[in-house]
Amino acid sequence: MARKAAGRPPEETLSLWKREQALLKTLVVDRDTEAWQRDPAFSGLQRVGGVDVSFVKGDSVSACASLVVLSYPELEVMYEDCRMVSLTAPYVSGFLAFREVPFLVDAVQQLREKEPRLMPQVLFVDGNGVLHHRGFGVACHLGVVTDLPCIGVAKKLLQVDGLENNALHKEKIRLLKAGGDSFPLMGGSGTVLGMALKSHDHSTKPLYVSVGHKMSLEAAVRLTHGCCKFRIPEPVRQADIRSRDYIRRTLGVQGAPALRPERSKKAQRPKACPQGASEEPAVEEPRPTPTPPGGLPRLPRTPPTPEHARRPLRPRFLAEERVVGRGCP
DNA sequence: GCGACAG
DNA sequence: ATCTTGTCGC
Repeated sequence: MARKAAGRPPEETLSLWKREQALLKTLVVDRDTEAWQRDPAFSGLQRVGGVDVSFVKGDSVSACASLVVLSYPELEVMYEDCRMVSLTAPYVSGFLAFREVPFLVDAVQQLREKEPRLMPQVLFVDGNGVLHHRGFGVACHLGVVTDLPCIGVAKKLLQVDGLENNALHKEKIRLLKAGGDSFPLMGGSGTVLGMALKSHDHSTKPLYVSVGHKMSLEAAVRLTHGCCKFRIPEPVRQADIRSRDYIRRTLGVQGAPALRPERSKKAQRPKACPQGASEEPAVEEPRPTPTPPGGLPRLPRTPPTPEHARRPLRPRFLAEERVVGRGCP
């Protein structure tokens, strides 16, 4: 059953959390520590990981924590771990790690024990690294605790240390031309806290990349771009997709009508471009798996990380993360 | 009261 | 974070 959201923690708790962040922050390494990070083609990099936590709709406690490992540079999923968890801490901006990190560490630890050869060489984290109120976001936290290189990838600018999503910022975004273009995010102290990155040619909204651990910002940005089929880097995107699918197959579609009326599917032809030369993401599209006629299979409640989470689902919108800008001149 | 607010 | 999926513009 859906549990209620925990309120904001007392100031005393937040003080303890701040102290822990300050302590762990001294352990962050914000430069390249691995040979592949300095290689122009990332030679030697074979496995990239992504983590995510997805939530059950009307429930601020139940969630699915996922860890995926993809091959590099192919970006094919080699490993997937999804499990239902009960979150204890509420979401408080600046303290995301205290809500999510314990379960992600568990997942890494599981991998370490069961399939150590699949351990990713770098982890993409949904959220910020040093671009943070106190310079220690969730990507730093997970990095220090697991000792893995980590990259923080946020979808929105955390307006901190003088950074603002204002007209100037938006203009800089507008000036980004091609995928891979970026500009620095300079904090009030004169430090570069991260980079706004146009993750592919047709992306309107940038990614906000910052150092998590054991990696330079330059390498982090370059690798992030190298892992983007769509706006969101594939490791995080796959972790997100798979954890959400896991929830849907475990709990069913929340709030959907018992019987969804059949909608007409004819005349749903994707609009072809008059000139035929339609634009595709820099990398070829992943193929959607066909929908099984029966709909979504159900799983028993909270099975411990089984292989079940690989069944085909209803096709997703391939355009979901793509900017629907000018496809046809 | 007002604005901010990663996920 | 979560809901939902047609539709508008190039």
